[in-house]
Amino acid sequence: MSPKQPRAAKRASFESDIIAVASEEFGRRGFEGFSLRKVAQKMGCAVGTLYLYFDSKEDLLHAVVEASFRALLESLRALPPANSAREMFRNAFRAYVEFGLKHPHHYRCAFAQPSPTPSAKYQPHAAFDLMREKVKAGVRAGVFQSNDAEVITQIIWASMHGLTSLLIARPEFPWEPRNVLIDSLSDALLTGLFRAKPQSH
Amino acid sequence: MSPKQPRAAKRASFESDIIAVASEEFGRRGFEGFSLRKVAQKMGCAVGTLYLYFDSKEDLLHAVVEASFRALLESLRALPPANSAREMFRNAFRAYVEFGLKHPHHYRCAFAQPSPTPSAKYQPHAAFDLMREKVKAGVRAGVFQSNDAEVITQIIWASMHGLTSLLIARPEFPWEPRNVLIDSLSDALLTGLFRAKPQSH
Amino acid sequence: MSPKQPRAAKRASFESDIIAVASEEFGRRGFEGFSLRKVAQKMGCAVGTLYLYFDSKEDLLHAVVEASFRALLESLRALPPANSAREMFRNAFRAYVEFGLKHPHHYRCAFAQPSPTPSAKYQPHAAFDLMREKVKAGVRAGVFQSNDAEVITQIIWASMHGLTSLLIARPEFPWEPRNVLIDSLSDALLTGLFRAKPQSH
Amino acid sequence: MSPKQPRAAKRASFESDIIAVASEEFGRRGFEGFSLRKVAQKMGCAVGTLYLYFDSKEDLLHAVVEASFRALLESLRALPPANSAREMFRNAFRAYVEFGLKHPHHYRCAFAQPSPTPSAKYQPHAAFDLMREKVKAGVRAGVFQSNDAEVITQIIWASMHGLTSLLIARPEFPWEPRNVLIDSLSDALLTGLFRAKPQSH
DNA sequence: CATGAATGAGAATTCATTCAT
DNA sequence: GATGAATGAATTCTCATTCAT
Repeated sequence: MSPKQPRAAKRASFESDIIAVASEEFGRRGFEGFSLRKVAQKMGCAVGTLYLYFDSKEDLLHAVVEASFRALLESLRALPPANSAREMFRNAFRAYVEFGLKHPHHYRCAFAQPSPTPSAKYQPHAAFDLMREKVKAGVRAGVFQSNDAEVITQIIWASMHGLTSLLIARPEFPWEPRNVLIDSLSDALLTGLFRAKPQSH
Repeated sequence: MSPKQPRAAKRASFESDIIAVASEEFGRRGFEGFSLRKVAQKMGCAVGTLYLYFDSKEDLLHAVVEASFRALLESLRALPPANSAREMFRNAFRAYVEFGLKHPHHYRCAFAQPSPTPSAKYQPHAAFDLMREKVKAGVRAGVFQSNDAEVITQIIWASMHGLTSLLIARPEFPWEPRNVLIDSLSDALLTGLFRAKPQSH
Repeated sequence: MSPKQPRAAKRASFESDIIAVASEEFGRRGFEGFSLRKVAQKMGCAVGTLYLYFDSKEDLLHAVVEASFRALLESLRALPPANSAREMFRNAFRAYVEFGLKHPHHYRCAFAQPSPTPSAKYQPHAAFDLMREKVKAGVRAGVFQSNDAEVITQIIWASMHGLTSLLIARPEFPWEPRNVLIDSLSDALLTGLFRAKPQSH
Repeated sequence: MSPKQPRAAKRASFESDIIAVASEEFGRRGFEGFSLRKVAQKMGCAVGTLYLYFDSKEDLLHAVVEASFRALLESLRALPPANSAREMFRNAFRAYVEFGLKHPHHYRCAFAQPSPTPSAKYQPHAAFDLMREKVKAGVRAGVFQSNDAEVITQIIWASMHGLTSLLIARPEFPWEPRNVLIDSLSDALLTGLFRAKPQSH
């Protein structure tokens, strides 16, 4: 008589199902085409049921964005150790872009601006923090020309995001090969940020 | 007795009024809050009247965004002459980002995912082309380490776009001062791309 | 405390209420005057509510016309038994025409030119099939000069339809009394179709 | 300086152009899809211009119907002389149906009911009168069993109309060959209406 | 005579949200 | 916990008609 899944787990599972479906819908159709009705339909449940899990449409979109960011964070955490700081950043850069290209819906969701009234909820906390820690370590190790870890982190992030989102948003554009773009951009940026190698002389 | 404004001029003036009002509406409310009703109301005319000037909502939006990007192109063209290639690129970089921050919704719209009706795809082609010409000139002048103008253009574009769209998408994030970010990113990137200054000594 | 009407019954009842109201509206105003708004208003419900029962205006109209033709079929089926084949056909003929005159808009709609969306094509198939069965029985009984049941059915149908639709389309024309027309036409046609009575003498 | 066409002729020509276009539109799109805007567009003139020729949409539709009927009348007038009354009616019957099939748009227009408020304007005066004259001649010649020319005319008309409009309205129906239907129906009907041939004995 | 601008009403449809059951 | 019925507002868009030019 006792349920296989305890009640809380069942609830959580259903909730994450909703988020997954909504994520797909939102990433695919964009802001305009997203509607609770369609989510409910894909979930095979009544529209009202969604309100048992989320207070409003906006609330659900919050959750979608957060979930997408968590996924991004995990993919950054999984990076293998590297031999040098430079290599490590190059790997992270590549991992970031490739995550976005592999999960364009999630990526789009993560950086969509769900509410016209900007709320402070969606800070890319953990993922950004992870990058900052890496940068700070680099600063401590003296590999960067600048000491301002925050600035360095933000501009690296901006570059990664720029390439990723452009490739996603304009799939039909005659891009140069992705690998070339990723490497060229990360190389140029890191070269510009890193202290020049001591010229052997 | 003859009309002050000839008919065509009056029409053109009204049309650009609509675009201006729509632009403001779209800039204020963004994609989802934008409706022909509100535009008509602000114009003080009937909704149907808008259809005398634009075939559809999408059509009007297209005109709005196009007008914005004409403005970007002009602001890129109007850049004051620079003393060096490096300075020129830095100025362009800054102008680009600042344009995006001044018209966040338009910028976002231009890079939004293509709508189901593919007609409404806004391509900042002209601006990209302008950048490429500048890069090509730089390549000819031998300022870049690489000769591949296309790759260089694309990664510069990606960086500009990345910083712009991040700042737009996450206005509440504790960003470092914009000027710092713009300068740091463009400097680092250009340093990485440019041929190292011949150490004369 | 339990509801008088179970949910399904209530739903079905409401649905058939809608059809009834829509039917009246359509019957009164015809094709062009028919609008969901008016139906909702007469129903005392919101327009959107209609969409809980029918997918679209067309869908509702389809149901309306279908219901009418079910009624035609039933009235053809409910014809009292006749003493002779000839009388039976005359009764059917009359029932058909009178049905059309009682529901002129529905009848017209059923034979209106197919709408751009081909889904909404109303075919009085069943009634036609019923007629064909009767003709076939007549052929087997040897009452017709010809053996071609299909041809006979089609020309009987054409005659019934012709009188019906003309009377509907030109209500202001100085027609002879309906009964006279119905009887005269069916008599002449059946006389022409039936095998001449063996002159016994 | 003097116009090739006198003013009145030019006006009449333009008017009949409008009617032709409207006829085509109305016959093709049916009642729902017909709009003055589309007519004006096909005419290459402004919508307002139509109002210089017709007081209203309804007015134009009146003219369309009348014109269609005139065309029908002319085709009936052009019938070659026949050897017998029976043959003459058979020819007329066939001519009528074939006119409808050759000009389905016109035919549909002629029998469409343009206004929900039935007006007495659309009586198929001339064409119907022509048929009645033929019937009257037949009555005088004693070929019909009945003397009531009006009734005879009306039921012949109904039959012709029925076959014609059914074939037009249901082109996809598996009809027997048209010729067979036309001949069978007219034969049966005329047989029923005509006085039996004096049996030679 | 003809235009094109303008209107206001009305159309179908979708949506987020609420609530009794 | 879940449903499905219901709402009311909002959306885009079309149309017949009028009128100054």
